[in-house]
Amino acid sequence: MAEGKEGVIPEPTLARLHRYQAVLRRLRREGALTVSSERLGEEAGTEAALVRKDLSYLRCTGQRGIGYDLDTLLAVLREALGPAEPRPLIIVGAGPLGVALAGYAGFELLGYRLLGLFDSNPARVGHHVAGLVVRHARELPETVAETGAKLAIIAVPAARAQETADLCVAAGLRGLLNFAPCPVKVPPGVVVRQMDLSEELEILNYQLTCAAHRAANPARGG
Amino acid sequence: MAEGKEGVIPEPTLARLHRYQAVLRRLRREGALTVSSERLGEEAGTEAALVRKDLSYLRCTGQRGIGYDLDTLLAVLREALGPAEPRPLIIVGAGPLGVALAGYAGFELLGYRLLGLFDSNPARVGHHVAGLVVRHARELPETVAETGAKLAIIAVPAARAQETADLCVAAGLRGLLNFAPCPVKVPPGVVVRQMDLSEELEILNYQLTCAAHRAANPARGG
DNA sequence: CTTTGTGAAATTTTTCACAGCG
DNA sequence: CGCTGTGAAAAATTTCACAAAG
Repeated sequence: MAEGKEGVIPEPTLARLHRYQAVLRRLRREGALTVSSERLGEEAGTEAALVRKDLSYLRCTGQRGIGYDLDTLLAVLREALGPAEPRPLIIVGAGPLGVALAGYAGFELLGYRLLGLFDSNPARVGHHVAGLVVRHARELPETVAETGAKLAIIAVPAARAQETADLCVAAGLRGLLNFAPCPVKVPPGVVVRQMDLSEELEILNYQLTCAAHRAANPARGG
Repeated sequence: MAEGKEGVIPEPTLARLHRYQAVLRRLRREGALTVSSERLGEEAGTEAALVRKDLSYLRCTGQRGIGYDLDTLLAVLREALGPAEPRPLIIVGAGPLGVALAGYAGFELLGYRLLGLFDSNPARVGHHVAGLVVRHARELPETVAETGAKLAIIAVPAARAQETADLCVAAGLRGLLNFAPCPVKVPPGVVVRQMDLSEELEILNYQLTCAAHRAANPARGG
């Protein structure tokens, strides 16, 4: 019944597309040339019909009776999920978490280029991390302007999260991945995604509690 | 129309409840004694009606004309989102990310107690991290049995993710927070949540692209 | 015979709107 | 009045089911 926007991909679909991408890469390494929606669904933990529905948003080019050409599908996904050229990425916060993330082995493979590691603590400025030198946070606007970076990872303590977000926005960054355990507010046009350990742990815990509960009690009406 | 299970909280609601909790803590520090659903919604980035709907799952006790008592609400949330006693938590992988996560300042506050840091690399075993000694992964089952731990964070490279997950499951762990950049498969009854940097970055990027696209093109019918 | 692609149904989640309490 | 609490409507998402294609 959604007759409005035809070029829009629902967010849950989007999240799955990334999982498909990961699965497809692995399958390709394993020598596969094609995949069926059923196989892809099984590997990605979802159902065949949903896979097809998801892929239908991409005007994808499967072959009936055979499945999807793996490389074609990967190409389509790559195009849909973002341009192929490395996207500049910045990390703000050179504490343990920031440093660990800077060493994350996946960025290059995923099409990101980690451009800088910033911190407002002078004691940390100048340290060498993952082939980069930690720079002072005040240099952030300059770097953003020079490189056209749009994405940053916030890896600072909760107490500094909001000011860091403000700094990023002022510097011209437009997408923030916030690892601080508290939400931050940003003006319209800026997007934040919360990587909240606590939230994930709680959901995990809840799901476990639910499962255990369901195993113990047969039902529970209000 | 969902007349089936009455004691079940939808997952999106659950995720928001955690945000509410964070907001409420901040508001309390700021001296507030009560909140209205509208205020809470504004702070948490959602709408008043949805806040009330969410809270209605908890049989919460707001006062009409006034709002919700902040401390009462926090108590209700704490009870709903998990028992008050510290839940044991284990980290598998003592590389940079595992170490950083071990130093994460929020676990205690959130009701978790980090019990152990494990690694299968002998070179890392014995190192002191965040007040803990890194132990060999083979000791994992023992620790799980002794402490009744159910939750673990997987912080290993992608290539080791699946075997690590298998190890955790075999050891008796039931909820896994996977930081490795690839999904893992687990048997039924075990819950995994993917903390996928790449996925989040891609979604962020997509949202930005969308926003930019929408600003440029007015519409795009099929 | 297998598998895609897709309307339509079913389900889930959000928004609306308002009765009812303080 | 202001604000909660909650059915009912609306919207979004997933599942179903099947025609069409190789």
